[in-house]
Amino acid sequence: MEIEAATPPQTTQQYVLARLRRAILTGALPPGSPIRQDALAERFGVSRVPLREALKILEGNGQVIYRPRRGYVVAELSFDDLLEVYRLRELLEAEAARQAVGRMGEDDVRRLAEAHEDVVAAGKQGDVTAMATANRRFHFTLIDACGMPRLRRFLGILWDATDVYRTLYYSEAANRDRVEREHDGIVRAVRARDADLLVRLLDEHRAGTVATFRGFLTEQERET
Amino acid sequence: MEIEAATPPQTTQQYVLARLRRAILTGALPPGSPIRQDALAERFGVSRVPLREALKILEGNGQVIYRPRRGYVVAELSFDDLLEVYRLRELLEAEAARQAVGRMGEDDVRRLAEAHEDVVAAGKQGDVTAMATANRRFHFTLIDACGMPRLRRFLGILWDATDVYRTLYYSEAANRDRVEREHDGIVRAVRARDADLLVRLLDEHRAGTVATFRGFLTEQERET
DNA sequence: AGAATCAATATTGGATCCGAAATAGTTACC
DNA sequence: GGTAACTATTTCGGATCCAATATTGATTCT
Repeated sequence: MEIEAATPPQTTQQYVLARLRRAILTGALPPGSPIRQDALAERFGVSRVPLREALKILEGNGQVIYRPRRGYVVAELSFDDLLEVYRLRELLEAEAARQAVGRMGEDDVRRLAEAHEDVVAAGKQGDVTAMATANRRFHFTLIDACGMPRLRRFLGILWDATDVYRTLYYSEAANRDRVEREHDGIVRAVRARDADLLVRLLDEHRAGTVATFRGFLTEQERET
Repeated sequence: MEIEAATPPQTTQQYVLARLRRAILTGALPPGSPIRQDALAERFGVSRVPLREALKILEGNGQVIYRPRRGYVVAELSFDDLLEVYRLRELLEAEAARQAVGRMGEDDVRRLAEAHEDVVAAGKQGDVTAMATANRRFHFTLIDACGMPRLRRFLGILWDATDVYRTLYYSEAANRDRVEREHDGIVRAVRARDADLLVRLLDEHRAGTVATFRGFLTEQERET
């Protein structure tokens, strides 16, 4: 959910949580696959206790489904789920953007611009993972500035739900160019403190990705 | 978060979770108080393992704050937090209502009306706990009908955050009458399938409570 | 041959135990 | 008398162990 690198894991649960997230993100634990606690714990070199606590976090975020006495399963995303995620992002990010525009200081704007440049740099090198990370930092620099912790948490959950597909999105060069252009507009709107324009640009930005994700999803569901 | 009575706890974690929620709700675990795992586990007659897993769920819902090696503390609600919760409810419940109005069948409307009558009945008897329960059933009958599971979960979290104050709100007879009138209007709007009216009534309904909660909160903060 | 029943195995859930860190209490020193 | 360092105690985090349930496979009966 966050960039963990800033805070190296102090406890085993946090370490396990990070590894679980990576495993889900990279597809090592594909959607729908059951989670064998014993095997995973051994693979991570820990006992089952911290693993189970990490799983409870993911359960709370909706990334795994828990059924008593049956264990945990990696959550799957239907097309309806995808639409819901993007509809909720539309509502919540609009609110976040409007609040953030008024509250961002010069340093915040600078951090936003830096994140933007990182996205571009990663895109130029074709490093999709770095691009996804920088992209998230870009958007959450804006979201964090809204000063609404619950809103921030909700958006984190929504982003996590579709993180798997984001790297796929960036693997196409045309998409990368598009992201670059759109982010540029977003930074300008923030600089101009134009909330309405910013919200509109964010909506358009999302609309581009949701269409592509749709392709991935139907493809995936056809396999099942 | 839910009405647990329908599903008696199959596992100890679920049992502990229900008791934890009750303890927070009733004020047995007041906001800001640290959670001594050993003492609580003994009080509940269980070991610390299921307690810790239940706490992880509450952490995910924002009802407790976790700090590594320091343990869990019951979350406190500042006035800013209250405003955030109600602002987000405004956004999300509007969406839920608009979706629900079109999707509710005759049986859904009937269940809504029944919940409304239960609220009234509990109010007449002055049973604030029963009233709070029925009230939640009333509102979530509407919310559930929207068919958006994430939206539903977010709203559950937001409601949980202020549940402590809801019973206080109902302890005044004037508030109980007001709720009765407003719920009546909401049921009518649903029957008439008038989404705009419904959203407006829900907004007004919330506006009444947030003002009263404000009183409780400043009172509480003064004590600290 | 197919279905149902029963046994063997795998897997989860919970309890107890132990080590490590944080907090509280005590003593010595300035 | 106040503060700092050191020790004791509490409390948390994690590992191992055991019991209960679910799943799988074998066997028997129709």
